[in-house]
Amino acid sequence: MTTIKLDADFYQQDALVVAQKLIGKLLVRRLQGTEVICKIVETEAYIGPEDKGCHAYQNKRTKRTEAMFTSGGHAYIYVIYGMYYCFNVVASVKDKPEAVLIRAVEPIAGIDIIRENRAIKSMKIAALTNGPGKLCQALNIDKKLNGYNLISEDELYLTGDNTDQDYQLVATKRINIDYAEDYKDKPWRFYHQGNPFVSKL
DNA sequence: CCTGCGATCGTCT
DNA sequence: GACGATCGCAGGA
Repeated sequence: MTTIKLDADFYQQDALVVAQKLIGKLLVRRLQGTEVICKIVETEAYIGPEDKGCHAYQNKRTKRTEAMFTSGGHAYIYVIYGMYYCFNVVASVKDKPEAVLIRAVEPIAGIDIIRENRAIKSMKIAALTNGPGKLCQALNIDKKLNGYNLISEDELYLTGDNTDQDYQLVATKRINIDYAEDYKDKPWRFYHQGNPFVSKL
């Protein structure tokens, strides 16, 4: 298939724009000599200094958040609950910490490899990739890829090839950020309506 | 279908 | 020393 990588112009927009445009785009991960491909069906935007739900609230700059301050088009990957990883796409320009959390994807190609990576009893296919920690496990995404360049490298990247344009985009509040006070109810979570791989309705 | 709970540890204070 | 942008399983309806 033709692979048209998303470029710097795409990533260096506001996280709110990137988060919405990423729905329906393809996430490509090179594993075992083949390309495992998933369609993005759910995202959340986190917006730098103003957002109390963002790790980089008030431009907080630590070893963990450093990747958020790179230019749009890099990966921001962190450990959550001591056991799982979350994969974000950095948006906006250098030194403006904005990112889009990829919360759920739908497997398109290479599902056998995804199954290998996800040892669970459940027979439900949706359980393979319907959550941020799950999709990282499914695609073997971990901290080694923190700061990875999604524009110029080939192990992990995104493409604009859409398998279908025919979906409704829904905006709701973000998941599990009850501590974020007046920012916890901002409608900055986006998903492909009705897609069975979305983590929560 | 839904709710509750324990696991587990890197990161920051 | 405390917490968290989560997950899988058990148990009940």
